[in-house]
Amino acid sequence: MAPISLTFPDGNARDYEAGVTPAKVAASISKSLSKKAISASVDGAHWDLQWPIEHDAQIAIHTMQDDAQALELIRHDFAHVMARAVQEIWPDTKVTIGPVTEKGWFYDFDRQEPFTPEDLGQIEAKMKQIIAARDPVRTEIWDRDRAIAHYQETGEPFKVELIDRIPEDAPIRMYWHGDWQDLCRGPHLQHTGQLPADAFKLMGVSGAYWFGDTSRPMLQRVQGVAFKNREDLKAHLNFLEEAAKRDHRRLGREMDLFHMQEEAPGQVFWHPNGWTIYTTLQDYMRRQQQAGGYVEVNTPQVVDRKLWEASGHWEKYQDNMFIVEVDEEHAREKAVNALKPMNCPCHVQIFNQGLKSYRDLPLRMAEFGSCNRYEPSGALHGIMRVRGFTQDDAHIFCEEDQIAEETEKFIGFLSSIYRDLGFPTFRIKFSDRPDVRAGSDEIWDKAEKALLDATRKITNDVEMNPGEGAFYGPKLEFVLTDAIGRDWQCGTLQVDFVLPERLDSTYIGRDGAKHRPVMLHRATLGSFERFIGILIEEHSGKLPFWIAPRQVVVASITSDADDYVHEVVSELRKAGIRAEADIRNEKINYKVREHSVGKVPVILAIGHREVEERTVTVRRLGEKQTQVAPLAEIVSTLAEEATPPDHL
RNA sequence: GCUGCUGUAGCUCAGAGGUAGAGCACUCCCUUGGUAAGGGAGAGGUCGAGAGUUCAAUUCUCUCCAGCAGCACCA
Repeated sequence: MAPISLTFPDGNARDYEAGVTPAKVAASISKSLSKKAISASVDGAHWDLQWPIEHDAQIAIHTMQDDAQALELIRHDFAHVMARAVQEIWPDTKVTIGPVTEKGWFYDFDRQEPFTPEDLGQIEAKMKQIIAARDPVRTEIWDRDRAIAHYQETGEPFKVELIDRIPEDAPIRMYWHGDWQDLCRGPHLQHTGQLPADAFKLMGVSGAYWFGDTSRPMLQRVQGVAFKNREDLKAHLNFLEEAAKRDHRRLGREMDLFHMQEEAPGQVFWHPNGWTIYTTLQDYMRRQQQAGGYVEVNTPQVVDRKLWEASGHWEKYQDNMFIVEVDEEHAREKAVNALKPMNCPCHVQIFNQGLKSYRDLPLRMAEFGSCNRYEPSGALHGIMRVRGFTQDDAHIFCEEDQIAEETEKFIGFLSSIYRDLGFPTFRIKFSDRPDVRAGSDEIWDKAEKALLDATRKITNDVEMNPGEGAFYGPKLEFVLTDAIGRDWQCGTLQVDFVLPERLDSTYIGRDGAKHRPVMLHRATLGSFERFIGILIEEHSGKLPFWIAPRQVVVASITSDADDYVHEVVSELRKAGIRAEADIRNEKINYKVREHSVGKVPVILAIGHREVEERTVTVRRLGEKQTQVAPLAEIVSTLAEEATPPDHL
């Protein structure tokens, strides 16, 4: 066989016979590398140590030192080892797929009886046995028909389906460790003993559909996390514990912000503290929108189904709307209304009142629009995904050639607001036409191009999200993450050529003829509910001073100070600061602890000294050190800190 | 909506086929205390709802409701 030349990362090249495997290459370098090797990169592709190399190439041998490859392999091999463990314990279990996830892996199984939480321990124990056995991993490329026949024989229908999904020109790779076999694209470790037996944990069982197909029976998903070593695993479990403390549902209770109850699932009972956050944000948004050239409107909650039929929402979203039926004694038929699930059709009604001229465009119509959607029960999540919510919604009616400018303007508008609220960076996703949609392909071509081009003028950092657009148009999503890293769409911008058509909106153009406006649907925060949830988690409840519901608690150390405490509170309130007195018969330690847990940013303690000197002792949240300040000084300092960012 | 798990005092949780317990919170009393829980006493529960099995159900079974995790959905 002709020799091939392999070039190493240090630039040196060596000749090998064609068909040499990275395992042999590693062995030719040193015995220890041969043992430590986990995989290779061949011309940039992640390569199994057993796969032959047929051409000249750049090669790198990976060990556990290479984080990216090591974690990928560890997690992938854990998926296989777990599947084997499950099939060894319950041989009637069918295997499906088991991919790597961000911190670990999952494997979906088909089995009659459900896995119980207790089963997880049994599976973990079996996995440790498999690792201890150090079974060598072996791989072969099989002929497609042989693989299908094999899986039909062994009774693994999902694997047969999987093979059908593999492209014609791709190899069908089979992998083994011990007697256990799986179809897999690889690469894998040398042997199961390379897995860190003390650095993984099974995290739970849940349901999952085969390739997301709800028409098929649900599979059982077992998920795990895995790392290179025990310390990393412990660090991750610790992170999860810390994240749980930042959960907005927990902080909402601890900070007395809101509650939810059975009688109104998915709806928020805002307590005084939470409502203060809400109105503070709303006031801020109102100022921003006025400055940004928006007009504010308000529209009805209960609207006849005729309007929803006209807009197209009835057909598509009827099942997700709260329907309100009213029996009118003398009416021919029952009036059927729906609580508005969004504001756009109502805004169009305002636009449609009176003739509009091109001079009125762009018309930016904003509403703090309260909407109700009958979200599926499984979708509800604290105040992040609810059935009753208020959007900072607006619709920009404009001409086609204004789309780009309005898009740029909005992204700038949103960026500045996110910065003010403590989110200097965020992700942008672009979603294009879904399978089920309104409007012609030509219109979609136009809308997608206009939106994407305008966005790209501002940033190239746009993730593509194919097929995920709204039914009437493409959309941008502005995404923030919660405490444990789950993504939430907050802001959005959607181009819509369809609704103005359906609801017959027109304006008189320069040419004196009627034209269709384009509608841009946009929300900055998204919904107040979701945004506040994210805000709480992002700050672990320690909200920026201007948003904090209780900014200052003035706490007495002795009851002799009560009068002065009230005076201090009153001075602070005059300066526009949200201050409360705490003159309860409790020790200062007790008060400090309670208000610290309640995330009050500033505690002013007052005892005999302060009364005599007309000072206060300032204790800021998270700081052990206190400082003494004259009353007048602290009032002006705090008043300045309480100023919203747009008033600076 | 689907799969699994959970539902006991305001909160966090323990408990058992014979109608319930702890800590914190709450109320009152003592204490006036200098920066993350001072001491004592008291009050507080149709054990998520309904049905069934049983002499007896909060405990076992079923149905429903709600919550949690994931999947699906997200105008």
